[in-house]
Amino acid sequence: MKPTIKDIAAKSGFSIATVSRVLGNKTGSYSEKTQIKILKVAKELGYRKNSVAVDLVKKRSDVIALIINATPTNFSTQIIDGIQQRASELGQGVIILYAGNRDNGLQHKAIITALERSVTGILLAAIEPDEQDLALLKASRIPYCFVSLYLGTRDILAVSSDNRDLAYQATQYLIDRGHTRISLVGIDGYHTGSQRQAGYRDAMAANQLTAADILSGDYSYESGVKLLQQVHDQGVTAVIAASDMVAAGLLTAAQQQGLTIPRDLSIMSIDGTIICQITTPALTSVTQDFYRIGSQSVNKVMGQPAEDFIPVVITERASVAVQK
Amino acid sequence: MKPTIKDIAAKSGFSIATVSRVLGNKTGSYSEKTQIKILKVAKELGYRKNSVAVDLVKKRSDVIALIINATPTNFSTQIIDGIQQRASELGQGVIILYAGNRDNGLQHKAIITALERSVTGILLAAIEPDEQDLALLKASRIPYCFVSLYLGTRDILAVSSDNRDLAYQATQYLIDRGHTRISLVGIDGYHTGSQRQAGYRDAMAANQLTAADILSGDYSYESGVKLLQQVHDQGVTAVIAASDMVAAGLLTAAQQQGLTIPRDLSIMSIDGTIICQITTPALTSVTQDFYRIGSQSVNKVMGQPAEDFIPVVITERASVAVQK
DNA sequence: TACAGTAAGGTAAACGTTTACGTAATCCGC
DNA sequence: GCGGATTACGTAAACGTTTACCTTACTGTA
Repeated sequence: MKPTIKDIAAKSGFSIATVSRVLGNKTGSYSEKTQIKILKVAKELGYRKNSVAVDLVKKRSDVIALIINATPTNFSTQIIDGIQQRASELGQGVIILYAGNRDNGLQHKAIITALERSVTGILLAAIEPDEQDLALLKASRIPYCFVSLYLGTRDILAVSSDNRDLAYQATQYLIDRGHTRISLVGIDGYHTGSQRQAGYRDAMAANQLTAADILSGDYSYESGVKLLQQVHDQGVTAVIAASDMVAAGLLTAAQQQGLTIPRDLSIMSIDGTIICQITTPALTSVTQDFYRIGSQSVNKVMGQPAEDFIPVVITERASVAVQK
Repeated sequence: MKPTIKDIAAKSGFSIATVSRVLGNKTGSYSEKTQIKILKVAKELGYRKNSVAVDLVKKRSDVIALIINATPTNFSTQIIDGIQQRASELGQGVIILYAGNRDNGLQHKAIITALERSVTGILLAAIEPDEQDLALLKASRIPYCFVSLYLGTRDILAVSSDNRDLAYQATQYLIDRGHTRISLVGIDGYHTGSQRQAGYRDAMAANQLTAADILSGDYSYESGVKLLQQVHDQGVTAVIAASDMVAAGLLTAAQQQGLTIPRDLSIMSIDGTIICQITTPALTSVTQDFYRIGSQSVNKVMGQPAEDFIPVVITERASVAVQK
């Protein structure tokens, strides 16, 4: 049987209250001798506190739940790093709940799990909530914040890049380099997706250019591979990929078709993870600051001042050519 | 205030015992009318069970803790998928605890967190435990299993590829294609690393070839980039990379030096994740079955029959040339 | 001497469940 | 119409902590 404070109390001759106090460092209500003795007994017994009991009586967990989906995207580690770092500065642990791959059932289950565990806050990374999810979250009294997803209203806590601006910048970057036929590829119609679509369309319109049809996909490598043909058919000279993975898919598919990047097609990627360095040529990207997105979202959920939108930056590599 | 079963009991006119029974589906000890009424009241009140209290009285969690480190490697999603899937089949939830990047402090903290939460089992993915970690784990009464890491003894539960065999196969594959000067790059001296070193050396010896010096690193992209020069200096014709990331680093560094892969240098990678498809040329790899490693480790920790070593497979892509 | 104040520690309630045990009512067979 | 099962519930203890509230003994001060 795992030893409890009761065992320590019995063996040390003090009451459980005193034991609890020294173990919890509630200084000022016990003598040094007592402290030493109790600590010694605790160590002898191999005592380890039962957090479950603590949480029950304290009615909270000092734990932030991070719900994350499994889209084989690769920025999650950076987000997690940021969250972990900031959380631990604020004395919070982090547990990660996995919501499968755009699986509404698992998503819902993950939220319920978090709710049932009376965590301090819930972070939802790259999760598109459905009505039910939102209702659940709202009904609970615990704070939640979307990470890397902006639902279009300030009423719901969120930290992300400004996706409209991000796509606008990407588009403008290509236009500035002489491209006029540009398409946007591998994107969906949910919040992030439609915000980026808007940015792309606005930038095209602002330059008196006509936007191409959006080629929709799911941000994955496979999407990129599959959509290359359609990109080719559109006859564009440059493409904005919805993610590094899409960009990588486009790139390999293009090379298999005998195209030379960027001579035959310029590719601008969105994300700027390490994937961009791995490909040949390296991918020019609009780079998001995922670490900061993560750390700021912890601030948000803990009620501290935090930024809503984290600036992006364009990282020039080798996948965009100047169009004459 | 969050409603409790006490509130439901009061409002429905039954005792908390009965409420608990219908909510817990302990069939056979209440009438259908009772069930309907209680369920209705519960819904009205927006009742949600407090798992913390449940865990306390039941003295267990129905949760498996997965401790994972943040090495920016990319196979973790596959492992997590396998774990999640199998765990949910066995009625277990999964919480992921993040152990930083080879950070012994965080690692230790993560283990303690798991221990304090009376989880059903602990899975340690790609974690090299130190003495303290091991002592902690052993002292607890809860089962643990290393994932994708074999500590060299059957006394400690583990599921992984057979790393010696894996490296042997990789080496033999290159030898079979005419390479005689081969080196092993980006690897460390811990368990996985030294097992692979042994496999490499054994294969070389078995073919009367002399092994090159091992070029050590930490499985990262940066390691690969940094070590390319030394590979070049060794004058080998083929190289085995410790991971896909190392392979990718070697590849881009080589291309920057003006080398053509695989004409000037053959690269054999270890892991076989999607990274191998993204690079140009695509990387030939010995591919691990991470999903299966994950799911089998759940079996292990749940006391079910499970495999110790999951077979690997060689996936031919385009980064290895035949040496005449 | 008396009294307030303080240091050190004990008592017991509370957190929200589950479940062993008890009990009253109903049912069944004969 | 009696005894034993069974059904449908209630009572209360237990899980391992924290903490509000007491108690006791001592210290210092007037």
